[in-house]
Amino acid sequence: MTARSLEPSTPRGEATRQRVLEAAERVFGEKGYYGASVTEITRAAGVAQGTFYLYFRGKKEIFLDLVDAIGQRVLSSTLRASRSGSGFVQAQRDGFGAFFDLAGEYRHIYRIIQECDRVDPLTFRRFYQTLADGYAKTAADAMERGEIERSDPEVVAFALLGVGHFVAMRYLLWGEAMPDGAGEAAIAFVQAGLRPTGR
Amino acid sequence: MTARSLEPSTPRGEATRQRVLEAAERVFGEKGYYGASVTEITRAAGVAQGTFYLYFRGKKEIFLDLVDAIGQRVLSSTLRASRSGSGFVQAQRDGFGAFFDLAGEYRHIYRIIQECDRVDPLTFRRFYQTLADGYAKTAADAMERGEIERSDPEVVAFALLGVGHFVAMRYLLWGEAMPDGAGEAAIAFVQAGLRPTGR
Amino acid sequence: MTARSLEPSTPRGEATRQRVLEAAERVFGEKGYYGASVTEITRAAGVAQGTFYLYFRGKKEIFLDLVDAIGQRVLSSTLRASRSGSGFVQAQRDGFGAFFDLAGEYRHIYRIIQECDRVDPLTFRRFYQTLADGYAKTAADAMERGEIERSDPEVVAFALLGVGHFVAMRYLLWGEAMPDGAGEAAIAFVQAGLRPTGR
Amino acid sequence: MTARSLEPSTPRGEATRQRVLEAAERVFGEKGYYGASVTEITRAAGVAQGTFYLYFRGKKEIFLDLVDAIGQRVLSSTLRASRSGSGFVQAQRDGFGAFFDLAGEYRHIYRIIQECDRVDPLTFRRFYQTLADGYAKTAADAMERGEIERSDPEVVAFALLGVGHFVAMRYLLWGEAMPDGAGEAAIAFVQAGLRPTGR
DNA sequence: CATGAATGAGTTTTCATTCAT
DNA sequence: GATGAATGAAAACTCATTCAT
Repeated sequence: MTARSLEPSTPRGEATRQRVLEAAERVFGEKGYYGASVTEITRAAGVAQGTFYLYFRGKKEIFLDLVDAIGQRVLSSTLRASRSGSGFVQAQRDGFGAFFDLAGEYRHIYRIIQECDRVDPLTFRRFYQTLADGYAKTAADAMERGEIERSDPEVVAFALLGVGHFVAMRYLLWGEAMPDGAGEAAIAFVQAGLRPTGR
Repeated sequence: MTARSLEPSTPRGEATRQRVLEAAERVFGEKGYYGASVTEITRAAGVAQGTFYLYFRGKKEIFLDLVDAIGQRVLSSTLRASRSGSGFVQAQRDGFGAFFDLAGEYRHIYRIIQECDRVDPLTFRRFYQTLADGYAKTAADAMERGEIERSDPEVVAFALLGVGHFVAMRYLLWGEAMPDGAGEAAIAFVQAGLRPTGR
Repeated sequence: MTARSLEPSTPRGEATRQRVLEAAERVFGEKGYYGASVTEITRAAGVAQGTFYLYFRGKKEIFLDLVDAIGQRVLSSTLRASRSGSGFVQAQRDGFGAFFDLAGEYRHIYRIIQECDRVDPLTFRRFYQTLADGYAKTAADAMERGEIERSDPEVVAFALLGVGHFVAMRYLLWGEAMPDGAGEAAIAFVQAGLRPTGR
Repeated sequence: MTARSLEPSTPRGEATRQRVLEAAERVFGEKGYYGASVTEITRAAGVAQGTFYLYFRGKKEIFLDLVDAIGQRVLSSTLRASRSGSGFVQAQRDGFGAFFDLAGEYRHIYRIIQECDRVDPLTFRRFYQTLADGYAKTAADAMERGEIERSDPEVVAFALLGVGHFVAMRYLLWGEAMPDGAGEAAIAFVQAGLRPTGR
């Protein structure tokens, strides 16, 4: 939200800043926050040590900038997918698909997010709460329409996040890819969990 | 599995080792793996720096020892609760309850586990895979008996872990306690997800 | 003495140089030589980093320029005051008054001068020696005229500087202002020290 | 006053701490606070980088420890000398002599003290105020006894410090030694300043 | 004349680990 | 078994100065 990092005032500076940020994503993803050093990031970016501090106030700041950026990416990616219309259940299915795609492609973001809990708990919390708020809102609407079982929307939101997170962790992070049927099974699980009891 | 740490040979040594291990759990829980220093652990344990290396080969080792110990605790705690008999669904309900109790009591173990992914991914993975294997086994049996919907037992296991993890994180780690109904909503969600379609 | 800094060649340049110099006085006075950075000075002056090196060969140079400028100010200020005529003793009294006024108004110059001893001992020495030489000269004349006790004029000069410096430090730097009677007491002290024994 | 630095618990540690402290006095005296680096101090002490931080919390702390130690030395040295009895004036003469001796022997302490004003103004102030308080007390007594002119004792104390400081600076720091008669002239100056008007 | 991006050497400090006692 | 002094590599960060535009 708040502009955290230092702003360059020329295109050249902007480009350099971007190079550093991208290098940071690679290095943090590979070595983790504590395993990575600023020296390593600047080396990966091809700039001098001091250049880093022209654009970021420190190691922590660039990391949190990165987490925020990833948050944007995940949010827009799942939102776009689930905006396909045609009901919460279908939206959910599409959202999960988009999430699995994203997680498969950028495996490192997984660990970056987890580590954030230690680096700055508030940023970590904001990351998930923002996602959950979006889910909870649409879930509440769907409940209103009788489309899904009525219960606490926020619990539902976190439950959905949990399923997505853990299934992706198991198959995309530990495995090579999502095996046939696994994605479907996960989606079936949550859809059953959502489906109105029909009482 | 493998005896990782150095074995003391006298009762006095055994007691010292235990003191250090307990201090480590406190310090790691509070400051995290990277935030904690061996010096801090020894100070908290009331022993000298060098004493640490009499019982542990290093900082990493004591941390992983701790993770294993926590794994044992969680496993036996949920297993005991869910062995109440009377079907998978009821066992599931009891297991969730036990897990929420444990998580509420030892909030710090949450973060210890998360951080383990960076410290030693294999130990982290083993932690969850062991839990999941237990769940998957009982789930498979329940499917066999037609008690729950037939699908990939391992996916179901990870989905269950995910729901438990995320709901506990939201309400026990970020909040003060599990609000009324939240635990029930989570259990209802997974039970619906498990329940046979009744086709 | 020697033109130390780079000379601008246009009025615009002259104005910029002055802006930087004034900013330097403020920043050095507040943070000290080592606490201040060139970046800070340029920011305070509202110019770019590089502009600094258009007018000054480096950080050290601008600082020494400043010390010289201050030396001029103190010298002319006390000289003007003590040129009131009517004898060394009265001149002394007026000089002290002028010095206390100056020190009270520009407290920061005190510390700038002190720090100069580390930055460039020769400039520091020149600062005080120049002042002392002026005092010693007039003191010698007064001795010649029998107006004050005959002794080593340079010792007298440094003794006078010492009294002025330390009394001003105590009351103007550490206190809010010169308390009633303190200035008078200091002047009385030195005047007694100067007065001929009347043997 | 407050125990500032970390206390070793064995004689060996105590010895090392002392070695570092002595090295620091040499290095600070030569290069100044800002010119000296911790690395340089440890090298001069013949210990490893990390050893420094076993006994001192940082560069600033060891410096202030040093200033306090010097304060003790100056105080006890001048006090001892001036306790010779036989009146304030004679005590003053002896105190000056002791001070000149000390300043001549340890020229570097001069600059260490001056620099302290930037490093920690409060410690600097305490340094001189403590000295001045001692002087002011004995001066007040002497006034009581009619031995010296009645005036503000604190002003007298700072005036005396100023004379001592500046004369020592001129001849001991800038020159080779106190030239014949200079010390006497200074003492004569202050003694005249103190002597009762005999009205 | 003026800019501001870029540099890289140098600084303080931390900390896991070793070892003599 | 226990101690705690000692190590030294590595980290984050600063800053005077240069240079292309």
